[in-house]
Amino acid sequence: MPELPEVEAVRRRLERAMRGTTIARVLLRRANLRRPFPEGFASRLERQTIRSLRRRGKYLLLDLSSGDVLLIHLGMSGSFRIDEDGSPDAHDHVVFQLSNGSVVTFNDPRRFGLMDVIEAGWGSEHRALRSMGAEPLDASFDAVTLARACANRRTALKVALLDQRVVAGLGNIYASEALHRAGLSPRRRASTIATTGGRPRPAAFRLTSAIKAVLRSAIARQERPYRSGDFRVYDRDGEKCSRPGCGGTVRRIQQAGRSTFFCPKCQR
DNA sequence: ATTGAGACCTGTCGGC
DNA sequence: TGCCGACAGGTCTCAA
Repeated sequence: MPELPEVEAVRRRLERAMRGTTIARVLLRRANLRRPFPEGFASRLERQTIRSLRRRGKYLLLDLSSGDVLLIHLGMSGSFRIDEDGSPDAHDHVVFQLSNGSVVTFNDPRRFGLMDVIEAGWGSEHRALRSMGAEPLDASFDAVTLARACANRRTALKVALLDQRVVAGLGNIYASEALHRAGLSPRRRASTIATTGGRPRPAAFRLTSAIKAVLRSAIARQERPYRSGDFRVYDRDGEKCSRPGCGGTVRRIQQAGRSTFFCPKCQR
């Protein structure tokens, strides 16, 4: 599923089902996802109460009464299902039985997901979080932050946006969408939006606003799986650009091995 | 230190 | 119908 908006939707749904409840039992139906589950994974979680559920970039963080944090990444195909009974489906890998009778099941066909336990006190030292960039919906994420993160990067702007050290939570869809809204070419060098004479370039201001707008509107769309009609350029190769008066045609190109969608006419 | 290529997995879809 | 390649919302690691 998951870029920032989808992970946020999952967080909200899990929060309703899990906050304040106790994990009675954890069933691992295999030994690994992307990596092996850590030693004693299930037993560290059992009997812990879930105090709060947070999100950082594309990661979910469940704060437990022990002080440990359960760290979860959905990878490419991870999802959660909440039900009362719990007959297993294909690719159900982790089952959380809660004290209130609910069963929360993690399903992930491609197994690019990740679960780990961060021991109490080690908060943001986990290597997945250590070098993560700014949280784009925080007030502190602004043109200065983005310009600084892009400084001296010779890589394409779109590729830079996918780098979680530059901004946390953008993925292949919303990187393309944000660039279209900002009217910026995905092929520009990232450093071309960086600071000049102590001030971020205008492009950095536009891109910062576009990132926030794209993510906010996707979150507002809420908890429903997205459809291609939700996007202005993503998966619209050959279609007419939706920008009023543009008249260009959306193109698909490859960057760093991944598809980028953009309008060559209005994105410079 | 950056950067690109390939690897990790399974499922789906379109073409022949 | 079946087979085959291309592609999919994400990281990681390795080599240049």
